[in-house]
Amino acid sequence: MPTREHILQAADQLFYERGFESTSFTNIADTVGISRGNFYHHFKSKDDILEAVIALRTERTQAMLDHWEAQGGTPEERIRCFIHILIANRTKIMAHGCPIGTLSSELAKLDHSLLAQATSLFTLFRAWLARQFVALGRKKDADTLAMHLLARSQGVATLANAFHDKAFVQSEVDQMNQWLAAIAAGKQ
Amino acid sequence: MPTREHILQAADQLFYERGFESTSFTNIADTVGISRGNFYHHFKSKDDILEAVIALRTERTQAMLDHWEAQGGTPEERIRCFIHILIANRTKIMAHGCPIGTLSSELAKLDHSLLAQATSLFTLFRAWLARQFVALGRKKDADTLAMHLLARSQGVATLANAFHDKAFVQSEVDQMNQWLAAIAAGKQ
DNA sequence: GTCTATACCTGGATAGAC
DNA sequence: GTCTATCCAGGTATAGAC
Repeated sequence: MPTREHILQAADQLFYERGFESTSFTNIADTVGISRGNFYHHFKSKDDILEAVIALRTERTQAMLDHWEAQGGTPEERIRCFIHILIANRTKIMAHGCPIGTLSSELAKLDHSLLAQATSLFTLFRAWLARQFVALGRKKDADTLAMHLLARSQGVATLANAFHDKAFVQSEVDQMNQWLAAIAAGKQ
Repeated sequence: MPTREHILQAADQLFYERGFESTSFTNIADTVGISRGNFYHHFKSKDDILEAVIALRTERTQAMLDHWEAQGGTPEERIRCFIHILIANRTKIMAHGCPIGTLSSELAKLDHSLLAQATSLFTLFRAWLARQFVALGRKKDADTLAMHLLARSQGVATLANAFHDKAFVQSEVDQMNQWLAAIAAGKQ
């Protein structure tokens, strides 16, 4: 793997696991197996790495959403894909929270200039979910429903991280799926 | 105000607004109006300050819960007090998130020894809410309902912080109150 | 109890040899 | 493209005068 990609991948993981601020160049250098001085051939600054990491996550997220869309299936099934992330990633979520939520929170506290770009990762999901709810016939409140579902998954991620409770995650996912089914059936 | 209390109050606020790690002794010293060297007469270390801040928050939270309990009223009204925090503190929440949720997330990433004590702040709410749901006749799933409500409020706090959307907070609070009313009426 | 001065370390970042 | 050596700012923490 090219060094630049290798740095990016290590930074992506470390920023998630330890947070942006508390991840040092030394940490990344040790992971990648290069010297600290070599960074600046590939990136201007630590913020420059963060920007590239956010871009990488944006790309991957968009690809995932496109994939869910391309698979065919009903809007309900697509939204279920979103809900299912909590199950698929639950081990990581219990250990480190949601990568988007925790990064946004951290950058908000740091008053960091890249906060808006981190938040736009949320917007990707928000807009995609809203489109699915429109397809379910909820044109008027599609965005409200999208935000509602986003909020519930964020809350589950935060408490899963705090309490490390697998059963709680499963229970909440079940409830979200029930809620979604009621929406799809026009009963809510 | 005694200097120790003054330091504590400033640290409490700064840890909330800027995060624990990125708050420096210089920040606190400037706020309080003392020199950096003077800290160590009152606290052993920065972690020692954090421990005292968590203890302070625990005390205040417990007092608030006791107050809600002492006011009389139905369990439903008490739980409504909890939900109402999102409205009462919405300006701060939109700016800095939930003080408990963001601290827990940060300490989890730092792998900090005081994480468990921060998480116990959640437990205070969790146990109190569960007791109210028991009083509502939901003995069997009281804790599940408590965690559900806690998760929803955490999710709202995270997204309110990301999107700075007052109307979203209000909409979610309304939905939580409706959900609660259905529970109280035995319809859920 | 509060101050100044300072030690010591680690952070990000730079210069220049190879 | 990668390294070593180094700089400088800022962090926590300590010593000791007042």
